[in-house]
Amino acid sequence: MPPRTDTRERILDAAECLVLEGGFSAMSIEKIMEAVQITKGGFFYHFKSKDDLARALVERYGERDTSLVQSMFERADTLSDDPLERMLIFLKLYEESTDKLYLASPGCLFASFSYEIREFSDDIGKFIREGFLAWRQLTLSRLEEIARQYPPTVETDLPELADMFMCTVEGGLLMSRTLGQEDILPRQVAHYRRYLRMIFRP
Amino acid sequence: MPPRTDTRERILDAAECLVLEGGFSAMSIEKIMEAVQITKGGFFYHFKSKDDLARALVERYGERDTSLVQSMFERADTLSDDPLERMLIFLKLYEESTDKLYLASPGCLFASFSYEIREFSDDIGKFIREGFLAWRQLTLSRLEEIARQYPPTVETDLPELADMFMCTVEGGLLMSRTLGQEDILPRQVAHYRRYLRMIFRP
DNA sequence: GAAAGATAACCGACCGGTTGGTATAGTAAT
DNA sequence: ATTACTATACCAACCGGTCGGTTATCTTTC
Repeated sequence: MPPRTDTRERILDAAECLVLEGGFSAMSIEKIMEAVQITKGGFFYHFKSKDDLARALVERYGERDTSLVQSMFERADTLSDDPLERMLIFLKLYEESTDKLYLASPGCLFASFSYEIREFSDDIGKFIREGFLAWRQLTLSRLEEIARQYPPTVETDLPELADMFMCTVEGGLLMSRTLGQEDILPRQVAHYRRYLRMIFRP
Repeated sequence: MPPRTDTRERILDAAECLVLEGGFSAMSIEKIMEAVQITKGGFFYHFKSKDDLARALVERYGERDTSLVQSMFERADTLSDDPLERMLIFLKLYEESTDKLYLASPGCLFASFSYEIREFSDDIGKFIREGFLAWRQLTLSRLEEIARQYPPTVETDLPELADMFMCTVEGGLLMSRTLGQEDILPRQVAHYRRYLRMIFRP
């Protein structure tokens, strides 16, 4: 059998899936070996430890997630010039994408890791925190742009509103996962969208 | 030394704390033994397996949580006759209580278990799901009462609005935990409160 | 009221299995 | 020669769980 070149990625795929299913601690290296059909030597050729795998996992997830959100923001930007309209379009795109997103990975790796945070070295926790903060900042700068053009009538804390998007997505994902109702997340995003519209365009 | 009668509770306390810190899988019985200052025999006298402990843990958490929410609803009911006002008062009470709640246990045990759901026997997963559904129903019946008196101008799906409270709390808890900013959860509850007011009393 | 028995609460050595991780020799393609 | 593994053997640490005792306290019997 010729050696493949995508083994590292396949390990990460299987690991991500296993983490989302039962958590990081429950994911043994043997389960990965079985899923990817490699031996122990093969695994440790690519990752020097389980902690190393965890780091690679969050890094890949972080990159993919931000690039997805980024590209959706850019797509929304091509569809309107108005900052509020752009945000509303983005949220609509996000809402629609959650269907496929959910099937691909029904859960957030960052959230999953957050609940086992004591298991990892500090730098992984730091990476996750920074990932969330970057997400928050991305939303916040959009909201600030909106607020300049549409000053809200009621006093509104914009960072809180940025947090609200993260909370909506994370909360929605958890409830979708736990209750097995995949439409919860998109419906909650729709409510966030409506809330924004009510605030900025009463 | 006389045998104590509260060991079972002390085990549950320590276990709950450990689960919220690093997840259930990462919580070994030896860690509990150390925290409670008992031996292995002592632990297995009270719980016949780790799975048995998990069951006891979610049951106790479920009871405490629903009784807390229930009592807060009842307290709100004594402060107003208007169904909308009652809900808004309840949310204010909930918002204020999260300070102490957070210090006592910075996280939701149900959420933590949800991310490791494959680790447990099915009945535990079922119990968690039913717990969430009961919570949803509790909120929903209140919202229905409000909607009868204050028909919303924009068409609003009430079950979704009930889900939104759960999502807000769970999302807020996760973000509070992960970012180490305990005010995120109460601020998000306040936004949910404002959204409800905007919907039912424009 | 003292001895005997029952019981609840707990101790700690031990067991088999699993875990993350290492070592080493070999292979097949580039 | 380097890369990308396979195959097998192995290790120490840790894991959940068992089991035969032990201790303190309450209860019953004489």
